[in-house]
Parts: sequence; C-alpha cells; structure tokens
Amino acid sequence: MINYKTKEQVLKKAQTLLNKSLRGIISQETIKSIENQIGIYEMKRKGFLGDLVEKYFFEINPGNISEPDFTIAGVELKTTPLKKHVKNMFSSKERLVFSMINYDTVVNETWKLSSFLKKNKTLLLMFYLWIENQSILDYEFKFAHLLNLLEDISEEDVFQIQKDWEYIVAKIKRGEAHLLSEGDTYYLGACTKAANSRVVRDQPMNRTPAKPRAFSFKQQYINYLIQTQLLGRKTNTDSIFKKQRRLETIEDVIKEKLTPFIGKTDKEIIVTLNVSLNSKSKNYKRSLVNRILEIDSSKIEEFEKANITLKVIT
DNA sequence: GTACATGCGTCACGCGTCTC
DNA sequence: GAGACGCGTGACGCATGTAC
Repeated sequence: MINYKTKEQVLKKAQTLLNKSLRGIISQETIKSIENQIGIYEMKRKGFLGDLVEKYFFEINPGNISEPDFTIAGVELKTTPLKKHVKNMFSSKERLVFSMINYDTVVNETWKLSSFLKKNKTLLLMFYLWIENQSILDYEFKFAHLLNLLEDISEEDVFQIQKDWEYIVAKIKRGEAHLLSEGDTYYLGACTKAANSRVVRDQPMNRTPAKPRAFSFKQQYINYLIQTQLLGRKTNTDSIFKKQRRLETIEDVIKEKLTPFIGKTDKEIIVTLNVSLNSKSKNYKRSLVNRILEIDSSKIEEFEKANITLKVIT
C-alpha cells in the first residue's frame, strides 16, 4: 500500500493514466484474474471500476471509512464516466455521488464543519470515456483534475452549494427527510441510495422512515465543470449575478429582481426600465424578462448549471 | 423521434458492532 | 473469538417524463 502525502503527488500519479486504460498498466496475470471476476459478475458489479483504480493503480485500500480516500493528502477520489457527443463534445454520463447523508448527525452540523466538506473538500476527478459494451478494463481515462470545492470554483457557486446543503439539512431538521427530492436544490442534490424502495431508515425529527440518500452533484453542474475546469472553455452564457456584489442564491436574486414588477403591465415595466422593445417581436415577453433580470444572452449561466428552464407564461 | 435529467433500484465488498 | 448482520463504499442501469 502506498502512502500519498500530498495532493500534488496524487495528481501526478493520476496523470500517468491519461489516454490509457487499466489494461495498459496492469500486469497480464492480474488482468486474467480481473477478467475472471468480470465473468463471474457478468459485468453487473457496480463500482467495480472505481475499486480497480484504487486497488491496482493507486495501490490504496481505503474501505468504507468516512475519511477521504487518500487520508494523509486529504483527497477524495471520484472515478466518473464521460459520454462523447456527435459534435465531439464531452459530457457527464451521470451525476457525481458523494457520501451518504447521516440524518442523525447532519442536523447537528454546520456547513463549514460538515462531514460532507471534511470528506469531499478536495476531489480528484478522474473522467473516463464510457463506451457501451466495452470492457471496464478498456475504458480510456481522459481527464484527471484536482478540484478544491472552496477555492477552485466561483464564490457564487460555493455559496449556492452551501445553500443547497443547508436546504437539505433544514428539511431533515423539519422532519421531512422522507420528502427530500433531487429537484429541491440547484447544484448539490440528495439522490436516493438503497437496494430497493423497502429499504428505509429512521430520521431524527419524525417517525416516518426515509429513503437513504447521498449528496450528489447534478449532471448539469458536472457538465459545467467539465467545460470550464477541464476544457477551459468560456460558456456563451450571461450571469444573473454579474451586477450583484452580495452573495445570494439563484432563487433570492430572481425574486429580488422580479418582485418590483409584480402586478405591473408590460407597458408600465418598459417605462420603469426606460427601455424600448418591439412589442410585435415573437420573443417580446422573453426580452422583457431578460431586461428585468439584467441579462442580454438567451442563455443564463446559473440556469444552465442548475438545468433550469425559463418559461414566460402569458 | 431523440436526447437528456431524474428517480429509483442494484450489488459485491469491507468494516464495525452485536450476539452467542 | 467467531459468525451474523447492518451499513457505507464504489458507481451502474433502467424506466419515465420532459424538452427540443
């Protein structure tokens, strides 16, 4: 077993797997043994690839502890699939699932000292290209990226993730763990994690048992991270936060911007905003809302990341 | 019709705790 | 001390609803 002492050491090792598959770095003897196991499980064993990367590539054996996989370096390893689209674009195949939500203890935690941050503050994201029917030994690793949740993403995103975490915890505190849903939040979700719907666990503030859930990054937010953090692309989107100095949630900003105009006619809004719009244009109402939100683009960055669709209903 | 997001279900393994 | 059991770990896979 290797003791990785620094984050840089872990990243350096991870980068040696880029554009390679496990088959290319594991001995023939071990490959045979793994292929036997794949045969036994008929490719149905969940999380087998993650296990193999930990065991045979990083040579660690973290088990199921609530500490980061690389304990001393403080890095949590996440092996996650990418899909390639027709336009040669990469996107996340699925959400990124973190640790289980402990309903009993999470209600006594604060964001800064949360077990979620303790385990997942620094992530080593290893993205491999998923191809249907291909052996897990042949999946090619495309990106290895060290992501510090508090330092490497924007202040607004960290704030929204914190608010999502607090929303989930507040719901558990209200005795509504059984009513949690992934749709409750924007970037950080609470996805279910159990063998079947009969598997439930107690929650501290209500006798109604709740489904086991884990914190997860939503697929759309992972896609945003892939585009900005891995590919260094600038998104062709506008931000509702761009003129905000304060840190607020998406919901707060939208409410704040829309509230002064509730009950007013479109003509009154145009006068208040001192703008000119063609009322015969097909996107007249949408343009009006864009002016209220102080954005120019048809795409709004925070909506894209949270997979929110703006509908103007008349 | 197709692509995508979400909800829900799946499962082997390892570790800790409980029971005998 | 040994075996049973529960729970958390790792993502994966499918069904369904919705958007484009």
